[in-house]
Amino acid sequence: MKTVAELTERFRNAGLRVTPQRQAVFGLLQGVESHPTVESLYYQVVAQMPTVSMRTVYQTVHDLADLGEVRLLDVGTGAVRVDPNVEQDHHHLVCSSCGGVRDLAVEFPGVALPRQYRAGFAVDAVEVVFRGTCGECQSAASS
Amino acid sequence: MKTVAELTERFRNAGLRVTPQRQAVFGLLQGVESHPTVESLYYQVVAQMPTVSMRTVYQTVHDLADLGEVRLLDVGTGAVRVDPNVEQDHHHLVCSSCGGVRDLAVEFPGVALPRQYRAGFAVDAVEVVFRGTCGECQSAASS
DNA sequence: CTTTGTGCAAAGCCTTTGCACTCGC
DNA sequence: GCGAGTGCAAAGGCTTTGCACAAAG
Repeated sequence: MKTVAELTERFRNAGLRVTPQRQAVFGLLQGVESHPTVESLYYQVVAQMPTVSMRTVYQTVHDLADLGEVRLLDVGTGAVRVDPNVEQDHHHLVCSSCGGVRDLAVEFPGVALPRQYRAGFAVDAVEVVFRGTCGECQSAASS
Repeated sequence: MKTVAELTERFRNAGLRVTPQRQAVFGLLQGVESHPTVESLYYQVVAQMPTVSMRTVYQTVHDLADLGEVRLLDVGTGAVRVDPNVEQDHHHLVCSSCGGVRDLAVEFPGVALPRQYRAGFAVDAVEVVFRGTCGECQSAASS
């Protein structure tokens, strides 16, 4: 994830304006290892700036996604998640029990669209999702 | 996909009741190659039985999923899709432009959770999603 | 007869949007 | 100043749920 200053410049260069609200969102995404939902981001921003609205968070997040600075994940858990880790190719572990999402910093070189399909489909991205039960939920279930 | 008769028996054995409404849904899933949304299933059922409600379709679909007779896919296109093809291991091509979903009848043997992660996560299923633009949308965009 | 399924409608959840005001540039 | 960003609130899309009635086993 880029620094707040870098993102500020990136936004300016793209003709977007930078406001304290947006910088607050930038700051929250610094060094984050998890995949916060928009809602959880919102609550964190509100803690700093009580009047921020959902709309601002959604718009900032989508602007970030348009610039390619974050990925927006929808792994079927209801809410969209913001994945700040775009530099590194990675996939995801999704816990069906608690809905948590963890990164899997592994590449799968064998995963590519077979030649016979390539004419009919232009691939932009490949996502691999492992669904199952995370360690915590396993312990919770067995106890 | 099993036949209507087979599904009927499967439901009975599971202690579920079988009604004409449910059989209508079973019938629609026979030999379907696409991944209908619940909504589209609903409209098809209504064409046969005008008084059927959404609730019935949702419940039937979820019962089918609980029995493992269909897969419920959420590929981030808004609506849940019913995938009747559970016998064959396959993955999906999702068009970002039209939202369409197509099967990819290919296995990726290299896709498995690396050993060091297995202790902390019990995998139930692996999904590979290719996102991009389908042939029709490519032609439509270039014309 | 008992228990599950059905229909209707309303509520729920998350996301998007219209509008007027604010403020970055 | 101009135009994008913001806040509020309301609407939108899809899914779930409560309740009373109907029907399967």
